[in-house]
Formats: sequence, C-alpha cells, structure tokens
Amino acid sequence: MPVQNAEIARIFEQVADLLEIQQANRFRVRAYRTAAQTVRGLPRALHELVARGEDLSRLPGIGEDLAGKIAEIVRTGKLRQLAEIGHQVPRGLAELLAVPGIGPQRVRRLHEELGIRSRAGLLRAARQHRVRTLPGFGARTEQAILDALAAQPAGAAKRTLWSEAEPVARQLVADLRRLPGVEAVEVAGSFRRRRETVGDLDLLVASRHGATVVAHFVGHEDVARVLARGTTKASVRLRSGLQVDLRVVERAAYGAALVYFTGSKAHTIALRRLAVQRRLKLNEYGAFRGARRVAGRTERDVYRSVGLHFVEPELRENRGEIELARKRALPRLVQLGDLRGDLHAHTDASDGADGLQAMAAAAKKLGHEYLAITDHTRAARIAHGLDVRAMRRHLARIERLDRQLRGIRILRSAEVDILADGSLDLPDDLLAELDLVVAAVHSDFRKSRSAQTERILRAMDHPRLHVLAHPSGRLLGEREGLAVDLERIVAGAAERGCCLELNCQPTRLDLPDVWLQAAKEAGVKIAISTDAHSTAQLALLAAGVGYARRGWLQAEDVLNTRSWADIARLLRRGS
DNA sequence: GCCGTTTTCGGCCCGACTGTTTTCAGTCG
Repeated sequence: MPVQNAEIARIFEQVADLLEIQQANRFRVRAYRTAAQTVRGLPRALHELVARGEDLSRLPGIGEDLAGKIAEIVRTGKLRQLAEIGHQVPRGLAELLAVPGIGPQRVRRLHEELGIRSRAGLLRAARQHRVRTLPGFGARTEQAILDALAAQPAGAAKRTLWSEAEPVARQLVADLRRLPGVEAVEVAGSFRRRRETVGDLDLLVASRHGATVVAHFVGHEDVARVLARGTTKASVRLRSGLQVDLRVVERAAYGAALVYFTGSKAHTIALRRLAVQRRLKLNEYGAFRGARRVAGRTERDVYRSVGLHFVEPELRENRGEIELARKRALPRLVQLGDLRGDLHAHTDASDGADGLQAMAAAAKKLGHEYLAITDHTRAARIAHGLDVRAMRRHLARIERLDRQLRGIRILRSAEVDILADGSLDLPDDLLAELDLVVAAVHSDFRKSRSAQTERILRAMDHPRLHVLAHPSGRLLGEREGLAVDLERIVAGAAERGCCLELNCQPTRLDLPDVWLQAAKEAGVKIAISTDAHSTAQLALLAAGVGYARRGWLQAEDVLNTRSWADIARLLRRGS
C-alpha cells in the first residue's frame, strides 16, 4: 500500500521531537513541524505527486531537502535519518513530550541523568522519588508527572467532539457575560475555527478587572481542578475532563487577542511575519509601531494593519487564506440561511426514531423547502433496511404525504447500500422511480485501498447515483476512514457529474475539510445533509454548515442551496 | 531547514505562568 500523507507527517513530527530533545537548532525543528502540518493538510496524495515527478519544493515550508525526504519515504516507507537519530536518542523519548509540563529540555535531562527512556521508566522514577533529586525538578513537579501519567494512561490526549464542547462553551460564556465589568466574551481557539474536535476551550474576556474575572472563573461549580491562575489568565479542568483556558484583556486589545487566541498557530505566525515586514510588532495586545498601538480593538483593524482583508475564523489554517486576503479574493462562505432543505434523513421505517409525518412536520417548521426521506435498503440489516416490496410501500406512503402537505416537498429517496462488488442494493427500475438516490458503503470495510476505491467508483458509474454519502467512512474517536483513495473519488465524482455529501452527524463530518476544498476545486457539488435519525437531529444542519466553511465552500458549491427544481435539473446527468 | 517589496545569508512570533530559582529557564499556547 502506498505511503499516506499522514504517515509522512508523523515521521516528520517524530524527527522534530527527537531533534528538539537533542537541542538542535529550534528553527530547524520548526521546519519539520511546519512541513508535517503542510503534508497533513494537503488534499493530494504525496505518493502520486512523487510518481508524477512533480516539484514538491514548491509546497509551502518544503524545500529541496524535505522534498527529497518525502520522496525517500514514499519510495522506501521510511526515513534513514530517523533511524540514525534513533541510535543517538531512544525513540521512546518522543512520547514523553506528550506528558504535560515535560518539554524537550526536561526529557533530555531525565534521560541523561536518570536513564529514563519511556513512560514506564518515568513512572518508576517518579514513584521512587528520584525525579525530585534533579536540579530544576522538585517535589511538586514530580507529583505533577505522576498525576499526568495517571490521567492519560495510554498515549494520545483525547480530543472532544465539537458538538460536545458546544453546550459547555455556551454555558461558560453566558456565565461570564453576567459578570459586572465584563465587556465582551467569546470562545476562540479551534472551537471558533470549527474544527471537528477540540483539545480544549479557549475563552477570551474583555474587562479591566482581570483578577475578579479569573477568581469567578476558577470558582465555577463545574471546575474540578485549577491548573494555573494569574491575574489575566487561568486554566482549569472541568469535571467532564475538558480543559478550559481563560484570558482577560482590556477592550482596546480585544480584537488582537481574539486573532491570537483563535489561531491557528500557523496562521498567527504568518500574520506576525507580515507584521515584521511592515516594521510592526504583533502580539495579543495589538499591532505596535514602536510603543504606539496602531490596531487592536477589532479583528478587522488588526488584519488591516498587516495589509489583509478580514479572514473568517474557519479559514485560518494557513492553507492559502493569507495570500487571498492580501488580494481581497477570499470566498464568501456559505451560511445556514443559504440552505433550502435537507437531502438525507431517516424515519422509523428503517433505523430512525420518528415517523414519516413527524419528520416532515419538523423539517417544515425549520423552514425547509424540501426533505429527502432516505431510509436504508435491505443489505443494511442492522439498520432494518427495507427490501424491495417494503421500499415500494414506503415510497407510496411518502408520495401520499407529499401530496397532502403544502409548503414543503417530501422527496422519495433512499440511502442505498453499495454492495461489495460496487452494485447498488435496489433494482434499476426502482432506482429510476426515486427522486433522489443517496448511496453509501456500510459493509466490507476491510477491502484493500484500491479494491475499496474501485468498488465506490463502480457504484458511481451508475447514472442514478446522485449523492455519495459519508464518503470517507470515518467515525471520529472510533475509527479512521475506510481505506479509500479520496483523491480518485473526488476526480471520479467530477467526471461523472456525481455529488458528494458532507454528513452533519457530529461523529462523521464527512467529507473531511481538506477534501471538501478539493471537491470544490474539482467542481463537485456538495450536499450538506444531516443524516437525521430523529426530528431533533434535523437541526444538525447548522453544525454542518460551520464545518463546510472550513472546506472553503460557498453557496454555489452546495447542492441544497438550490431549489428542488434546480437540483432535479442538475442531477439529470448524462442525459 | 526554509526563505526573500530589506536579504541567496542571516534572519526566523511573542508573552504569561509555574516552580524552583534569588533572577530565570522551561513550558505552553
């Protein structure tokens, strides 16, 4: 199997970690981290670019050296340099960096002076009180290490789904807004950028009474532990395990602070670089020329000060938005109000919780012009998929309801299983009767990458397949996506005039953002669909639109910003 | 290791908090 971008990024991260422990030049370390980020966010498979002989050094943050290393990893599956560093520094030391409070310097000293080379070794040393004997370490540091190792026993720090963080964020914001002397409150960080998961919540407050705000914040009833507190910032862990960071600045710095705390890190570093070019200093308090603050109150002011148009938070990933902001050529991103209906929803005829009428009524109440009822087909047995006879009866019921209702179109549709061989789980005559055919893979996840890709492309060959649902098959926090070549799926959809779905379920958000952007560039239309399994879930459209903005989507890129008549015309492919 | 409306060499973002220090290094975001 060809080497994936994520694997290349992981190797670069590991090189950066080990170099940092070796006290290598910190800018050299940063170069590896920047490259890892570029590689991870790239909507093209590097192994393909290498195969085509394309010049990788044109990618941002990739020079001649790293381009060569990427080619080496693609060819051999590994990087000689990493093995060589591994002879000098145990590879296990990299995982120690994940322990909060332990950075490269401390890892190096733990290794050199106590012979520690793994998490297990660190745990032993801390328990035997050997850590506190090192200069610069003390009893409190040792205890903090023990706490941290107990809190995250195995490896990766877990991230929280955006949708789970959202009610917590809303409540904390409301609580802080009630506080006297608080002029503004906002959630910044990856939450504001609408990443699918968040590592923590970053709250920003405008107030002249930092200490009071901090005191109120750390005293909140949901706070389980105060990790740090000062007069302008604090960090806490909530009972739910979610970490929340608070920062208080004066109103005149609020915009600059918002830019800074919204990130991403790569985006703000790029901004500061622009500021330096203009002989400005940019920090969380403003843009300064000498001692004079020239911007800071609003985000717009700050962007203007470095010569840029305002950049929407969802775009702030240093994936080309800076260049377009300079040219004032950023896309006008899709908004919830642009959407006219929902093209993927289930009823209790298959695995939904609510009945057909209830779903239709709820969609009408949301102001939808149309709702596609897409119950499962026979092969999806655990989802109570309908066989042909049951499906025909179901479609007849939908048709009757549609005739009765005014003000909303209820579409006769189905979420048709893509079978192992790429054929569709309904006969052609029945597919031809449907208003809309949504199709998806729900089985045979273990196929090889090429076989899985061929299977889906074969399904898309069917002229009645309109929308490929949750194309990557990922379940956030549960499983990676299918082994599937999304670059070929996007290209295949473009060739066939087939649409791809952005599934709004909180654990899916599928297609992933970089592929939404790739699909947009290829001219593929995206259906933003809730895949609702209850009336309440029809509201997930809002979260889906937020995520769609991360994929740079504009209203015209989205299928369901159109009237049903326009969609029907668009879907008549190849005829 | 990357990169160029200062530069192909010499820069590379910036500040708060903690713990263990008597003035600051390390870590984090």
